[in-house]
Amino acid sequence: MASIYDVAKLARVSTATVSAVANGQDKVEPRTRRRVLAAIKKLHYQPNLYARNLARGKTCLLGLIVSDIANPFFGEVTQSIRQEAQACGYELSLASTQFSGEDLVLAVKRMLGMRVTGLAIMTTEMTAEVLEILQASKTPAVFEDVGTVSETISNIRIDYDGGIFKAVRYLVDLGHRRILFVRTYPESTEQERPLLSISLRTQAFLKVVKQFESSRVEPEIVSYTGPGPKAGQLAIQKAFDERKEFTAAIAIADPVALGVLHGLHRRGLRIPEDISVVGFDNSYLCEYLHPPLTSVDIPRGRLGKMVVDCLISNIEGKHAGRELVLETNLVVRESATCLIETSRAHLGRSGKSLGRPLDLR
Amino acid sequence: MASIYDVAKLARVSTATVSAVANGQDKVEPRTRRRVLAAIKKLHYQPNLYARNLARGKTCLLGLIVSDIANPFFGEVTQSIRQEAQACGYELSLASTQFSGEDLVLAVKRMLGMRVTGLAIMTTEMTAEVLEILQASKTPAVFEDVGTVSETISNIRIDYDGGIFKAVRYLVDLGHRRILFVRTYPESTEQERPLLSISLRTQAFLKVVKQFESSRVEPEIVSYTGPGPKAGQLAIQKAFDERKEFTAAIAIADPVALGVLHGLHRRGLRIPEDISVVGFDNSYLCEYLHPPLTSVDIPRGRLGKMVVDCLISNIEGKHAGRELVLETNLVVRESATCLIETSRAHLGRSGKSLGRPLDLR
DNA sequence: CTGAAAGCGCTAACAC
DNA sequence: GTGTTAGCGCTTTCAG
Repeated sequence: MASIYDVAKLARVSTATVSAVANGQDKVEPRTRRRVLAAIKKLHYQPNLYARNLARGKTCLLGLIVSDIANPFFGEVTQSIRQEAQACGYELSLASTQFSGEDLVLAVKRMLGMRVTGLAIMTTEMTAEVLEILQASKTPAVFEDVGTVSETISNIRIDYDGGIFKAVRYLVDLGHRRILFVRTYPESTEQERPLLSISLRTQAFLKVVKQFESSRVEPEIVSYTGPGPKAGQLAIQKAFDERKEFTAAIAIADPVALGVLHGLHRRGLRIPEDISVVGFDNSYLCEYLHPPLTSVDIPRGRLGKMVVDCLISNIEGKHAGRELVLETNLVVRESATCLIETSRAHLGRSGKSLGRPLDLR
Repeated sequence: MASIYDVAKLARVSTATVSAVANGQDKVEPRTRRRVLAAIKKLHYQPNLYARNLARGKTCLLGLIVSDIANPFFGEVTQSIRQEAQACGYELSLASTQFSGEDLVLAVKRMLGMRVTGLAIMTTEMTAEVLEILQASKTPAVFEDVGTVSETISNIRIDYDGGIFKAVRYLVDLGHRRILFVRTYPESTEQERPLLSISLRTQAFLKVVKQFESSRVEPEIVSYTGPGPKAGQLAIQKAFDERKEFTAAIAIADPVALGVLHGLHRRGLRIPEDISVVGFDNSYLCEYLHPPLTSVDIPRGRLGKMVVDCLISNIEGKHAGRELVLETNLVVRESATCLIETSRAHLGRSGKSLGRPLDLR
């Protein structure tokens, strides 16, 4: 591929001039500029980014590391971050770890190798090594949930407590007392320490339930390992096998809710007449499920904006690292309804409920 | 951040030695190596990738450009490609265009600036400029559907014809004659020329229907613009508004099918008793929908492998560009069933069908 | 306005 | 084995 020298020669100017033109500086005489532009076009010149970044000594590059890019939630967040970053004149480089701690370390190193100006880490897994590397590099970074704030490190805490509180209160208000929390772990994680985001959500559930003790709410939890939907389905099966009693279920994430719904359907249970279900993430799917899924929303757009703002204000020295909280909201659809005593179809009686659902729309 | 000089000085060796150690070459004496390693660790040295790539003069980097990374299908394909690439010693750089032709051009230029060794373009949009740039750069590239084979350009053609043939034959065998094809366009695309992948699928449908002329199959098509699920739902509504008659629907993609299902449910129609539905992509969702969605599968794993094989064999000069075909397969679930004459609920009679569905599992 | 030239941090001959 | 050194392609003073 043509280099800046080739262009310079063809246009009969110096490389400095070509550089000026290529970077849109205005100190070049129109005639010269045209010559250079013509040469660039003719040779299909494309500046070598490595040389450019090396010479510039800085990058205008943000990095983003997620656990699973195939998860639509992170896809959406990625879009949002990219957009924000671009608006601020930054590129975004993306990496995905498949929930592997090793891959995380590799990804972080690679990002540092690329001399990212700021790094967002939105993974469920985390290792001490990563923290150390990052701390040492002094690269501004922002975590989701798992961060400890320092001079260069910020943390965006998603308000799981708030979201789950809203979900539980909603179910309690509908009359539910026996609430099942369906939790799943990604495959590769079993032997590692439990993923923080998962324990955070679980803790939030437990904490919230405690607040409703006076209403005599009885929590149950099932866990299962595997990809979301499958694990959700099997978890529900397990819950029945273990004779857990519940009239409502909260899934730790929407893909899990998908499996829960499916498992319930398969069992001949109707939703919400027999069992109410609430998801978590408010993915675009929710609206289109059958029934449409009530879910706790994590506002992706705000998340993206927060991430970029946080990073850039740290980069520009406006702020040290800080802890930000992202609010969550319950989006009510049709998958949860009023508890009718007779609707406990799954507790060993007939597969059909006699209860009439209340329409809450 | 520490440079190779800092490390060299601290370890009392030359930069060449540091470089050798950092690159895992074995021609360094163990004692020296240990000193260097210690220095690297102490300084948290992370080689500057720009300098490295510039010096090396080549990259071991593949590029991938997709239209929408938030689409799970591409998420999965991305994973697959990344994995294949890694196995071959290549990194993968990812870009997303949001269906914008301008962004495509930018992304391609950026990739060339990064001197990718090979580039995969799996977008629905395409422009002449991109083709020209790519052709001129002589960078091995592979397209999905939209490519024209040349020395450095390959094309992977997804066998829509075959997939749609299987879907239509399946429906025809079930007795369906009036088949609705539900097509949607992404928002930003309206005024541009129709996206190739969409017209390919549409053409495939028309072509296939022609083959079933003798069976007196009557095709209908509805189109709608917008994001998949929403557009699918509205398209179905439009179909009814326009008094189109059909007993089965094929959605151009699974997200669209989601909307179709939803629109049908909302109308009080049962699936598959009243209307049979078939999707396209066999996304992970299908299995968990209600009812589980019969869909045409595009094998993502094979696609990823093909992309990387194609690129690398071209890079290594083993092959010129070529045209490969990726087969598709119908995955039968429960959203389509035997046509019973009386099930034409939507044609103005009662909302309930009298037909009993045949269980085809 | 334009050109000459000194790096940016690393690799890879090539000498020792 | 290890060090020396000449680039890699670009940006950016600093002269002119």
